[in-house]
Amino acid sequence: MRRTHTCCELGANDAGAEVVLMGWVQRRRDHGGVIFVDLRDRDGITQVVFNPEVSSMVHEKAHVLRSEYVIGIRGKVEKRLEGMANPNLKTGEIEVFATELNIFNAAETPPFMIEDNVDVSENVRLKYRHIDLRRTLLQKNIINRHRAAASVRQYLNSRRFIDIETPVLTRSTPEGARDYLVPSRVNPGLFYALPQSPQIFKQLLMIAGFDRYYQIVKCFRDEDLRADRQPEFTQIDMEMSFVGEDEVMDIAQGLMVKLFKDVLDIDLNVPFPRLSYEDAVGRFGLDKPDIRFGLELVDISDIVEKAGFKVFSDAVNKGGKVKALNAKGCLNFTRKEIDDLADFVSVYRAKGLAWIKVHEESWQSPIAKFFSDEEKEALARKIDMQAGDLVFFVADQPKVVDEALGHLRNLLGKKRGLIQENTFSFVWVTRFPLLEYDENEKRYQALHHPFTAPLEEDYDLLEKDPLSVRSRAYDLVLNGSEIGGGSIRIHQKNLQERVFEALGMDRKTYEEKFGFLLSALDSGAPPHGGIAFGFDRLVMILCGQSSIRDVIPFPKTQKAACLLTNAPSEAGKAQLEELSLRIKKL
RNA sequence: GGGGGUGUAGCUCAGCUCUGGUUAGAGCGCCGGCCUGUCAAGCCGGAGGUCGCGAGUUCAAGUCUCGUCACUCCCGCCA
Repeated sequence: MRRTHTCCELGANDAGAEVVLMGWVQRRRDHGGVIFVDLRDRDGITQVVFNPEVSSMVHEKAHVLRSEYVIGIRGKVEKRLEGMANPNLKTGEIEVFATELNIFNAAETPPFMIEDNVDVSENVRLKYRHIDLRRTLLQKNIINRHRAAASVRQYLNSRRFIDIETPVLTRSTPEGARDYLVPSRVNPGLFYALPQSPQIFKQLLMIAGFDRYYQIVKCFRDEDLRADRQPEFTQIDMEMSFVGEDEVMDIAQGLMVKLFKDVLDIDLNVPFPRLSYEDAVGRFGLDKPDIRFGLELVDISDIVEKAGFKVFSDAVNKGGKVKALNAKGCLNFTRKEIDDLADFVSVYRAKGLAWIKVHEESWQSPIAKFFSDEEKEALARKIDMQAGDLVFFVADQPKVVDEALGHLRNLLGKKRGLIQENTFSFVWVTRFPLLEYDENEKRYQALHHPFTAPLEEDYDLLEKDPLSVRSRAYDLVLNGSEIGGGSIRIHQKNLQERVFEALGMDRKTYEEKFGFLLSALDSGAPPHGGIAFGFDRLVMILCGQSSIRDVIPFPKTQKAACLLTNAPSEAGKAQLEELSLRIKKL
């Protein structure tokens, strides 16, 4: 028996043909006399008919068929009679009358039905992932993932990029996320780290003269999981020599255009708009703004600085600020709804959410009484307050204000239906701060990574005022989700040393950790830069999914476990012995 | 590390709070029977439960209390 067609190919034109189909029994409808089987494979479903008048032997045999049995059938394609076609099936015009049945394998009753609209709890799905993956939706997602990867490779290949592999067993670097460590058997007590990204290697490849590199590559970060974060994830990683921001962004935009055309047949408009980090945070509160809708934040610090409302004026005087968000037309929000929103912003450490309801003649608000008529007028003008509006305020340290209102903005956008579905709204965010201050560790940290080049005009600030140094980093944001980020790198040793020092590393430390990179920079390093995309997130968006797990064949749970294989698991005594490891009993 | 949600039949859930009380229900699936035009087939019958786990309170716990585990969403974290 040799397969002649897949389960979605046959149509009315094939009537009369003898075919062989193979696949899984999606469903069986046994009428005693005639038995219908929906035969499923990767591509679709075809109805197979077992009719005793065609072959009583085969019909008899078909009685044992159950869901998920794997079978092959030989049979004759027949056009269905008038009124019996199934418009829901691609192959609904025809059916195949079986003359031969081969049962390759029986199957246990599946733990859940192989259907898209059945929602099954995550742990059951993950435990039986091989069955979950049979559902059309996941099959589509995984196939789209493949198409996306193919599209990326095609695009980059055509633009002189070279696919080069980099090591998975590498060395731990001090900055960044927690590393996954791998013990070295032949070097007792020493460890490799799995790469958080191929960052340094791709820079070394530029120094080696490969000019343009890319890789679709697994990266590993041992941090807590989210709906859009897995401990191992895939990046589209690329790097180019002799370029500045514009060249990298052009290539990245071209890649998105190609990707969306190939996978979704959507034409994107380029170039994508650009926002400086300062504007993004100023207007939208977040460095990954969702620009599909307005509802921008307004800084009113200058108006309320001297107002009688202590919460506002104190915040400004202590180095914080006050910002407003005008929820146009939300006057009808109930007290309960507003309280819920206050709870919502408290998650982002906002201590309160002040509000004003703008009626025709007056304001309804717990805080209105604290403002003079002049201040009220100034507020109304700056925030564009009109009857029917509901204005929210947060006063706090700048970071808290922006994050709280930024997330509130996204929530209101969703809640008010301001977000048009099926639109893809890209925006570049540029000129990130080079460094930020880590309150916990009491030191400066690279916002992007320590190899990111500062803006040339800000070099002098590296020593004078490190926090105000801006970088040549850029993120690509899609619908409020960061899908990629990169930068122009430092290609000169002495600038790299200055940045290490700004980060609080002494010469000894950076010589030890990054000596090889510094020496490489001194060996003839071209100017270079690149970008990396979160491939899983991109595919998630391309597939219209809300969890990254639905586009990853074998994802891990929030505790980073694989429920299918039960990884991670204990290591045997002998294994530990070989690795010179002893497990500390807790 | 912290906060929220969920956990009852193979699956999805009701029952659980205010108010603990007979034999824990439903739909789908499964098994058996009938059935030659269904495509979520139909009709009849049946099986199926450690109420996540462990303590406690009580005459009595799916239900109340405490702990614990798992899944999930979020905060922290994620160069």
